[in-house]
Amino acid sequence: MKGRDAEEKQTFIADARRAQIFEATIRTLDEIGYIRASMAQIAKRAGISAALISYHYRDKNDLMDYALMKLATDLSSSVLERTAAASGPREKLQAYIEASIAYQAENPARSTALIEIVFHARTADGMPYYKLQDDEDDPLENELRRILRLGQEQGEFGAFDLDAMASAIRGALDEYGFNVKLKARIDPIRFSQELVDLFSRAIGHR
Amino acid sequence: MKGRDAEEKQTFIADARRAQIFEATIRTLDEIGYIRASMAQIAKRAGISAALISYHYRDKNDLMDYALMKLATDLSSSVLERTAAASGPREKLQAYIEASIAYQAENPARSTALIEIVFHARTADGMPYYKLQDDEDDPLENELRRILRLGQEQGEFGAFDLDAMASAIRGALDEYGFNVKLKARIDPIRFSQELVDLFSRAIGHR
DNA sequence: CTAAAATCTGATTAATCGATCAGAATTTAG
DNA sequence: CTAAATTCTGATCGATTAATCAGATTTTAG
Repeated sequence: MKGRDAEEKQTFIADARRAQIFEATIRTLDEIGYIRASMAQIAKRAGISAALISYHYRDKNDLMDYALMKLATDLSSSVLERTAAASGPREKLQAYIEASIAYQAENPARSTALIEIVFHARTADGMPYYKLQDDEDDPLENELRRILRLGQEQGEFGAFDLDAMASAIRGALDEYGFNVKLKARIDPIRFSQELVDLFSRAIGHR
Repeated sequence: MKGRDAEEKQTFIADARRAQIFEATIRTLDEIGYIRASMAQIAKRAGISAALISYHYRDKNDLMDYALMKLATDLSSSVLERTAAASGPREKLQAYIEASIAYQAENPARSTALIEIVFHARTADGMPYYKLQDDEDDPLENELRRILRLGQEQGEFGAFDLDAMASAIRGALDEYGFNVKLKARIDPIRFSQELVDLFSRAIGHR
């Protein structure tokens, strides 16, 4: 009960219930947003009583933290798998861009839920997650910087500022998650192709 | 009273009070975020009673809509002024990037407040502002597209997809507002210089 | 100066929130 | 089969919210 630590053994029922509550949380965040995502709304979508959520999660923060961690981990795994399968720096960067956009296109509800949590949830002392800089171990950010650094060291990429290039790429990728009009104008495959071409020129050394 | 339409004449007191409430709203959003920004919190920072806000604004939505419009208008004016002062497409793009980053650096509280409203406020039927595509007349978006189109028509820029390039630039600029770690690593002047160089290569036709 | 209009406050209302609790229902263990 | 442990619900609690209202105060107009 109230499980949250990874090492705690869970029963089958508790595991299934927690997963069901997680899915209902994603759906609720996608449909009505963080502010209106009350325990009652999540419980309604899960088909259970609101009190049961409090039984399986310590409190609402615990639930949202778990959801954020799971969403971020799944996204990272999907992208990192595909970059690992590519060989050179340029191919890895292409895989990184394509996988990031593809994940957003294939999991719109999860992408929206992730945005909702990141921009709404705050630490106990009021610091918003989107302003948090403790993500020194954000795997996605680290992998992008690693690829860019590798490409420069191998002489495959030209000269550019790593911080600026990394944030420009991240910003462009995230933009596809926010901008509905953009999604309507360009399908994900073409958009990722355009980004690959665009940043290929920005990186230099054809 | 309850004024919101532009054509309504306001008394000096009402105008000053509305401005004072607007400033308190910005400060509240910056300090504690949208979710905790209750009427009582805003009133406390303005040094007035909470009921007085309801007297000068129809409801909380009216207040937030007004704040969003004013913040967006001020930002647009600042950027558009500096792009208008530049001559060619390449110079206009540079001015656009520099002005966007400079505004964020010079008005951190306003930038944060703008983000808070855009990612929290929703229309009556629940559509979040950040997903809204009715900004067909977003002056900043339009100006950027106009510059890029002009540069291509004049042969000053190379071949690229306008939608992808515009959103990549917008994403990179917005990233500086979100990413605290980025702000700590690069000062705004150097970051805008790097972005100018970076996108200059992406656009082509040195 | 005086009456009307505008401005402002404290109190109050109804709704919604997260969380807790006692106890019912179900599952597990021996 | 039986007792213990787990799972689950409905009721309820105190806190917080946006909004309203009567009436006090201040400003404006003549």
